[in-house]
Amino acid sequence: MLLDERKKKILEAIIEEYNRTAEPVGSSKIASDYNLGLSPATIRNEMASLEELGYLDKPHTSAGRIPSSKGYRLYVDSIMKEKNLSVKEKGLIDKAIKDDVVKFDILMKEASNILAKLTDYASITIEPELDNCEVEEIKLVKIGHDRLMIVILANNGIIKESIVNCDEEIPEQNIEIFNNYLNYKLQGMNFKEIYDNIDKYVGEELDNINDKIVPLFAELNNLLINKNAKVHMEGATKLLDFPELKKKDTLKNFLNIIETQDAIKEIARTGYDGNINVYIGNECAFEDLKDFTIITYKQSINDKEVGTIGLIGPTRMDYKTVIPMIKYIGDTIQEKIKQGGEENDRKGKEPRGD
Amino acid sequence: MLLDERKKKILEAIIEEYNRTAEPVGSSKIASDYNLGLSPATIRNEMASLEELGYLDKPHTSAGRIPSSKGYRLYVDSIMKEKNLSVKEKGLIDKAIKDDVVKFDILMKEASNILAKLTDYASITIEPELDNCEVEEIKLVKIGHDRLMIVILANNGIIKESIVNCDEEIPEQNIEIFNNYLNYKLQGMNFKEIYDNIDKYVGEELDNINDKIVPLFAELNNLLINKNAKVHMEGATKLLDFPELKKKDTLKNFLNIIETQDAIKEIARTGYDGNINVYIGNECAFEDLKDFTIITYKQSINDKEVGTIGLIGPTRMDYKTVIPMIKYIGDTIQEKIKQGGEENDRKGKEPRGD
DNA sequence: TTTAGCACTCTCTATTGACAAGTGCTAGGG
DNA sequence: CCCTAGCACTTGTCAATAGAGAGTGCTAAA
Repeated sequence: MLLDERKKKILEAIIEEYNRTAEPVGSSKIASDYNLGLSPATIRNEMASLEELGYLDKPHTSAGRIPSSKGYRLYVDSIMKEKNLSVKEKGLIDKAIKDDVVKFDILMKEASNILAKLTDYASITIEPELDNCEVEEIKLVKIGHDRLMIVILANNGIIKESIVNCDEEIPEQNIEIFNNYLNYKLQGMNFKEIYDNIDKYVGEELDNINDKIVPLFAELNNLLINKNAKVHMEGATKLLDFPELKKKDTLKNFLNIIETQDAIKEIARTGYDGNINVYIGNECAFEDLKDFTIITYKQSINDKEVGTIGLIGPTRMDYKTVIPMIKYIGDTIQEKIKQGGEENDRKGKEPRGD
Repeated sequence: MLLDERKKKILEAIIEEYNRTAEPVGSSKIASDYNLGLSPATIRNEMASLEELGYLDKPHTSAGRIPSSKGYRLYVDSIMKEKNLSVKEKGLIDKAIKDDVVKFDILMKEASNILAKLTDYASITIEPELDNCEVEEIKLVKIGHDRLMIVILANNGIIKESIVNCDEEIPEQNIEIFNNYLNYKLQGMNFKEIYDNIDKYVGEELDNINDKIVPLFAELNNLLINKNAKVHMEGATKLLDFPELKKKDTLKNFLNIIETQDAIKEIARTGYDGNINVYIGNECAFEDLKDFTIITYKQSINDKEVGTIGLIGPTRMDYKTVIPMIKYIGDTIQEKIKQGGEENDRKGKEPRGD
């Protein structure tokens, strides 16, 4: 059901008041402070109606109303007007995110850092899923006498690497053979495709060369699904200042979110490319997240996801300010990447090493 | 000043009672439950004395006493008797820590995991300082067309690696030259020594080969001091169940400890090799740690530190149980490493690759 | 349709008094 | 001389109570 203009105005006023005070909002406060030209009684009626429609919650009979997840959703989608970033903020962001295109993880850390600094919330960065990537290059490097490092370069520029124990010395020439073989078989192939059919692609033929190489495949697989995708969080302590974190349950949920990271990874995964994604309170299935909002912005190069930046905070978030800020920071990152790409192109990109 | 036997007994009783209840302990409780053959009045006198000596604190006049850091220190050092681990506990630990010698970080994660499971506290693992290590091998690997991966193998088996952007294509033969040059110059050398004199060792001569290689040195340096030494924590949420974490300040301190990791790293650094190190409350200078105890146990291979395992919890910790447990887990790790080393030796260790 | 008015509900904040816990001190006993 | 019973004193906690304040929902009138 669509809300009429007046209901929207009232909802907006309630949300802004609640965001300011973190206290349930009463009708008279709205009537006196937000000049809608309505008496408290009228506003009361409208509030009762908004509550029935699910946009507001009421802690108990004689408290004011607080916005529900659904209320915030409507607010974010079609009521609020995004604030413009100030010149100062833009300046700070531009200064914080430097032109280091290849060390993409550093770019992400810088973004995370400035995001945490400019907001009252905790910033997050999440490494990407690699499902849609293709293998650009694989390198096997002998480390010491019995270890191998596998390095995979994906076509989005992400590099994953890991070390395996081979139990016994592997001759350099064998490594060379494996290396060539793996590249021959896997170059240009989709990560997920390889992962799902690892045996088909590399299992059989190599066995007879050296069966000590088996652990290599296991590790290769771990790399392919990016099993250890990292989540980085900054500014978590700031969230403790919010009164909603006073309740022990909420707090425990929060620590749980930090510690397991599962929820954050899952949310980052489901976000749409090139869009700001906002997950408000109980909109997502994770019980731990019911009092929090997560905002994510996937970063891509040539349609390939390279990572996600975001924010986590209480549902009572300053969406108006924060959403354009994430957008600006994300776009700045993309900008830098693009610049870097062009520069490299100008220098004449070689198709591949070796 | 040395405490007489009776004072020690009373201190011990107070600590055990306080550890059980987290409430200030009164004289009559001690008199009735711990049969020391003394009346409450006598115990009161002794408690007053212990307080004056700094072993006990008093929240207010009519509360009981709680042990101070100094009290716990005495208790840990010379009063308590460590419990023997149960057969079941030993079994669980042995089962949890598997024989994967080379992937040392996995060994550490397993240790951390079982430590968190068997105690009520949060377990930590910390990557080592590399100051005392020597370079065993350096590898430069070309990734894509304009990136280089530096891999350093230290003589304790730790591998550090990082990726640098070289701005432009570097010919394979140049990489080969750098590689040989770096190994020639740095093999067998102390990490810290190199770090302190990086220019002397590698700066000058290479410049004329290719000045695009400069970022390489910066990154090499970062690797050498292990600037990004990782701290891993497990079971942090469990600490929220302790009543002492109810106070918001304590909680904020805790989150701060988790988030910055500085205190943990510093504490891990100062610990003695091959010993259990216990840092109780305000014994260490970090304000955030004043209500917590950190126990660490450095892990070494051939006198070279390879990482630290530990626990963090409230000062009111079950030291009697937890200290022998960390000891056992650490020793198990060392055992596995040693076994692995012998195995490798049996197979005939080659001095070095290439 | 809006709004003034009012009774009603619920929470929050003192305030009070009772009480329990524990201390420190004193004086008497082994 | 050390130990302890006894007691006055301090302090925190808990429960009950009352009152204020905030806000609602309903009704009736403009």
